Amino acid sequence: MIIQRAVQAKSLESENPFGHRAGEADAAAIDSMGAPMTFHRNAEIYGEHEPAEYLYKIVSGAVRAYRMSSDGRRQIAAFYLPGDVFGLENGELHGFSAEAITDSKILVIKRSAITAMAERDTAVARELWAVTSRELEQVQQHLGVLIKSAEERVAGFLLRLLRRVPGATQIRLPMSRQDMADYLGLTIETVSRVMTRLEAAEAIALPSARCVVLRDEARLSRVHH
Amino acid sequence: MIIQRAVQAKSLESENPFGHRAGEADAAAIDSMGAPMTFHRNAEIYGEHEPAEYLYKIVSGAVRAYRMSSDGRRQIAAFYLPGDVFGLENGELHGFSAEAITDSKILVIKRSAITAMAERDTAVARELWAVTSRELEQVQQHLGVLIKSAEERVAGFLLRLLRRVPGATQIRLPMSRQDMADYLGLTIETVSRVMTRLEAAEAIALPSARCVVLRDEARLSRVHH
DNA sequence: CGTGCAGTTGAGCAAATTCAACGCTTGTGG
DNA sequence: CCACAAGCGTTGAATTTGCTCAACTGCACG
Repeated sequence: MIIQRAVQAKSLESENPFGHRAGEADAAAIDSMGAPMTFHRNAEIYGEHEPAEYLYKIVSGAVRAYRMSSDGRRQIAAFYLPGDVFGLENGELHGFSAEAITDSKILVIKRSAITAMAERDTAVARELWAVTSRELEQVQQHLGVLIKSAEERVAGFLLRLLRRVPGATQIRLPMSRQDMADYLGLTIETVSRVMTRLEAAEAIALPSARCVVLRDEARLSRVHH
Repeated sequence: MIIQRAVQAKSLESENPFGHRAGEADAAAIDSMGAPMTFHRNAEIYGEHEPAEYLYKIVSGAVRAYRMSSDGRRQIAAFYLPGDVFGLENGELHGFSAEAITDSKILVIKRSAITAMAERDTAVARELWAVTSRELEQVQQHLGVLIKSAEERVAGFLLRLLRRVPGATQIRLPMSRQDMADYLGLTIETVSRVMTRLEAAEAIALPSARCVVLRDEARLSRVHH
């Protein structure tokens, strides 16, 4: 367990630029049954191999799901943003650890309550299936990015983030360069270099390290190939 | 549509070393309702963006699911082996193309029939969810492999294949080096070099290109890290 | 006996990593 | 208020890794 303090993260939360995931039916059962909880920056939400007793839905903030390999490298499998549901496993145990990236407000629901409902209400069952299915789609997108060059990975990552908020022209990255690197299978140095290169190419602007302004979507897409 | 001939693939099918996926409840509804069909080597089963009307379960043979990027590179997202179910999408369209790698016998079921059943029978609904959930798990495993070095990718790939048949000491690879490369995000040359290196290190033996004998699992795991 | 396909091997090159130094910002303690 | 340490990000130089291009092998088929 990590001891954390709510230092300078408060402003980040309220400025969070990510909207509710678009184009999907709302998870009504989860919304109505969830108990809101607050997790501070870097707080562990659950650990790998722990029993998967709860389901989570982000109201505000951001979460990373990751796994450590034996030699100490970290693989971030997914970032979750407001509207996303996570923590749903097929087995009884979590396959990943989850941590809050910034101070986050998260709905927490007992898994057994949801699965019990799903046995009687086919709408809830469909909802559960849709959550897993959407997550599968996300991970497959991620796969597509990982086989490419460093520039394509970073460009693809930024585009996917930007497209979560239709029409958005800038985003505040909740995650560090190290988080991005562990997600993209690169080093922090490479991520940093590519970001500066993208700025030099006038595809994006970087008023600060955590703030990305989209300057030329077509050019960013072209880098992404 | 590709015109294909059943050339020298007949022997491969009967020798297929992969068993039914272990540790999972059998997909009874799919098994009983499926119509068996034969797909020849390199035959397209469905194409990207086509309506997802059917669900598939492999009886014998092997299938690749892939996507082409705009510059002509191919990303293989998954290999399916006997016992695997594929073709289930959340949207109305397929996100990938699927082709038979070798001549394959495959059960084909109307998606609408299954989803209709799921509305009344919660066991079928759970089964559908389990299929998606298992696929998610597979893709997450794949993710873990893609962030690593070439040696780790190939070693991890071989280990995952070998572990599908508990206690198996050798496998006949249904896929070409190009398929492996497109799955692992490497070039054929690199795959080939790593295989020879693993043989030189006495982790595996290669009586022929498509036949891999496990000689030292511990050593192969160590390469995998 | 040649042709074609799949796989291997080698040499040179490009890309990403490693190691190291440096800059900026923020918080802490004198 | 200033000095300084810590965390995060950037930049540079050397090294390693995997890719590209090319030749070559083995095998199946006609």
